[in-house]
Amino acid sequence: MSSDLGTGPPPAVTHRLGYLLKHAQLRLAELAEPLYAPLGVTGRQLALLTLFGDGPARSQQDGAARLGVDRTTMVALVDELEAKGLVRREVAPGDRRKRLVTLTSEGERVREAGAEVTRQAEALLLEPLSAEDAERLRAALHLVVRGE
Amino acid sequence: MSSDLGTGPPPAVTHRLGYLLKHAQLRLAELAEPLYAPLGVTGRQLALLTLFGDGPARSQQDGAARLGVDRTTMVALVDELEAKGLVRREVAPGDRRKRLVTLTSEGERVREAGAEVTRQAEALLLEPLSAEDAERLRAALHLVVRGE
DNA sequence: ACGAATTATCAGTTAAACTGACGATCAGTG
DNA sequence: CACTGATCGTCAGTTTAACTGATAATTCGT
Repeated sequence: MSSDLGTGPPPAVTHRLGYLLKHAQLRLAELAEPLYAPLGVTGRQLALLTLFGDGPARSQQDGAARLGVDRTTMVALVDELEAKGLVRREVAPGDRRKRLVTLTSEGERVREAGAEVTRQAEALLLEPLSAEDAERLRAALHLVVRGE
Repeated sequence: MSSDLGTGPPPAVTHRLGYLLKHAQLRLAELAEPLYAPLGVTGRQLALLTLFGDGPARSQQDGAARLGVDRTTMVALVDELEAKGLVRREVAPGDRRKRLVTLTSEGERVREAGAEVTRQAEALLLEPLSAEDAERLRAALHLVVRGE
């Protein structure tokens, strides 16, 4: 398909990092969402479960900062998960302004199932790469994101 | 050396590929947009200029498919660039349904300036990586996006 | 010549995120 | 203590981006 469209020397849009990152993300979403659907959650909701289910309980704003979303957006996201019975809001002991978000047992179950499914989707995306190239890709992205 | 970032106990959100891709893209946008601003275009508009300025003239729908945007969205995007005097719509010879999008001389000038700026922004993002790791990252993303 | 498919376009809808404001709570000052 | 300023969560309203469905013009197949 379109192996020779007369596209000669210039690298074109498809070599820009912005394009590659966007489309890699798009492709991952296409692979993962169908697998998340049976669990009754979206990829983003699962990301929240992963965030709040990992380590000590976090406040909403702490979670928002780590995920890179607005604090007002976080309210809506937690609302969704709370309506599904996957998380609980609890007043933080020691600071009653904060609401710690903790997983219900059902939320924990979905989080674990989701983690496995995420692993599968990532494996599908990384299929064209060797195991070590895949790991290099992950490590490189990690460094780039942290700006180190 | 990146020490040990592969097999920690809790994978956490920050090790998911979706998170890494999203935030890498976010960081690139933060680096690039300020550099694009003096040119009077956004990153996406510059992507259009790169697309339509490369190779033979393309129709809007062909461009939309390559860029992964909806065809109705493409109408609005081309409208913006046409209003700025950077591109022209021309009825395609041989198929009067199609509108070929071609760059004006001003559009060509912006495209070239933007290409240089894009190179700078990417260099900033990839700064934490060695030259060969950066090239490996780009190659890996390319393979993954094409699903090959 | 006629029906089906394609291209660009537009209007209306939907979804997502942001802005600004508010009440509740905490920390520090005098 | 009282007062001030800052933080956290929340809500209402706005903006922005993209999608859905419909339409006119054009091309293609038969």
